[in-house]
Amino acid sequence: MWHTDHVQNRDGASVLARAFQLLDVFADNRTTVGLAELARAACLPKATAYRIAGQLVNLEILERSGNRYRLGLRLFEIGTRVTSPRRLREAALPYMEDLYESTHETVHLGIREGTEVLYIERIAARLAPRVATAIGTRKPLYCTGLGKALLAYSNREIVTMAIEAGLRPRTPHTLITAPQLRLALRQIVKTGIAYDREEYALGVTCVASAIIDSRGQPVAALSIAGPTTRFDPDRTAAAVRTAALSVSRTMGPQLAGLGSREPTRATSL
Amino acid sequence: MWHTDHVQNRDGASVLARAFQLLDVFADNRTTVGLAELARAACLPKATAYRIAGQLVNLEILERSGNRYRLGLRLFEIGTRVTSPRRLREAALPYMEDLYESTHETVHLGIREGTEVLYIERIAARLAPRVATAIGTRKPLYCTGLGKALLAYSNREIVTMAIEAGLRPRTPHTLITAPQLRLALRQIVKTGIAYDREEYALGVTCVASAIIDSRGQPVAALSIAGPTTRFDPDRTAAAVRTAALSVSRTMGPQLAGLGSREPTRATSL
DNA sequence: CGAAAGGGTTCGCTGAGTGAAACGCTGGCC
DNA sequence: GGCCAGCGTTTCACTCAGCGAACCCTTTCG
Repeated sequence: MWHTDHVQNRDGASVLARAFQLLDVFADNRTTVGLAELARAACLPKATAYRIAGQLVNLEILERSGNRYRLGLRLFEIGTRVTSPRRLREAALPYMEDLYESTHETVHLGIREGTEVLYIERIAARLAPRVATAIGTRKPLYCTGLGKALLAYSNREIVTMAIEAGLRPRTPHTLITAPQLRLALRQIVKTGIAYDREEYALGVTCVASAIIDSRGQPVAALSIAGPTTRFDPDRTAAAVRTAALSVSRTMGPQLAGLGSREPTRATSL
Repeated sequence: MWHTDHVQNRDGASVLARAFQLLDVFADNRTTVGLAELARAACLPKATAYRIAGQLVNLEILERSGNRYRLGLRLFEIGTRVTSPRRLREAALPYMEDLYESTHETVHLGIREGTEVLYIERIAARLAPRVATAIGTRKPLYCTGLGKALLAYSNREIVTMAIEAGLRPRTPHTLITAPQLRLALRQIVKTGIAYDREEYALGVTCVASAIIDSRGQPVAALSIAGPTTRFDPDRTAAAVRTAALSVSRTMGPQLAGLGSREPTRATSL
């Protein structure tokens, strides 16, 4: 008989984990993926990827046309059910529309997740598509308007985490030292307004303001972004601040603690 | 020894299927669920539900605060990646905003899935919240404006399916016989406009128009809905039709076949 | 033609997953 | 107080769902 170090499931990953590895392959803008690529990107044997993908298709989580897979509508349905973004969206949208109406620049709504902003909603200016960030994507906290607005009201540990995650210079204007960032955050708390003057990307400027719950915790943030050439953040700062305050008041007590606290980890398993 | 018909996994459901059974528990407006309820609703043994839910929490698919579970942000992220709704949304939103601006009534965007409409996007009128349908939910094709607009351009088999799914009377105005419905659909094709005059719910009226791809397939539909008391569908019919046509043209060839064809079922497994 | 890469299938092995049962805790009820 | 019902959690012996190396068939490309 052969010498068998034939181990099943060499990494300790469960079926479930693998399934979501597959779904994550679609993260980077890939809309349809073939089996081989799927397996490669998810680091799974072809046979395994095939089997799991097949199951996901049966569950209508993936769809399949020809030999290509794409994310299924059922995922969209489940995704829309996630409570916190939905509620926020509902409460903030009217104000976002007002902001858009009065500026015709791109309006964003985001929440903190770990050391990143997760973009929940946006109204994109038709004239500056480059400025807009896709919903459901993330960006670092330290170099975005939304991020800094959220960070300014977060407690010490979170700020430390964000700094430790690394302050990579994205442009010559990015704040890349902890003191710089901390100073900026203090300023934001004073005025209620966060600026991003080409710190994330050259040519893009942004004003943001945090949405705060009744206990002073930052639940989300609103921002307006536009091309530096034509967009004057100081002019709209007050409007953004007002909108954020309005949302805070609208949602009122219903959202106490709805913010992005770190999820309670389950027992090790 | 005991007589053992001790069968493992008594229904033939895989871990994956079970996991999504759990996620489906959150379908009916429940935002947070305890373990016992979760197990009961998903028809799983408590221990199994516990184990799987625990894994999902580790994967950040579920979140847990105290002893209650809720859908995790990662699901939201994945859900936003689903291509077809996203592209549609992107293309249709500007026109939806125009419609809202000129009517101040609720605007909906939906696609067909099976014999139902899946609501993809909406702009809700602030004055008539009752009229608005939540994004990510479904309604039957036969008794909604969006549904009939989609059905009118669908092929024979789909219409038959929709009829066979049952024409339940939801109000006294619901079309409940196949000939009635077929007649209405022919009318819709002629005019490009679908009406729902309190067929789904008393007091709610709606005009809709289909978004058609270059091959004549219905990809989605737009509608405006309002309270019968103040909303005159005839006045806005032309605007809805125009908006739908504009979206069709905007998306142009990029969406050929992006519509909600039935997903290809995988081999039986 | 052969080589490479794609999708799909086979099959014997085994540990990941199973669920009945027991456990400790809390809160309501008599 | 004592009791019970319901909750979340843990245990454990059993076993089949899941595994993946190897293989097959096409298509593509030089």
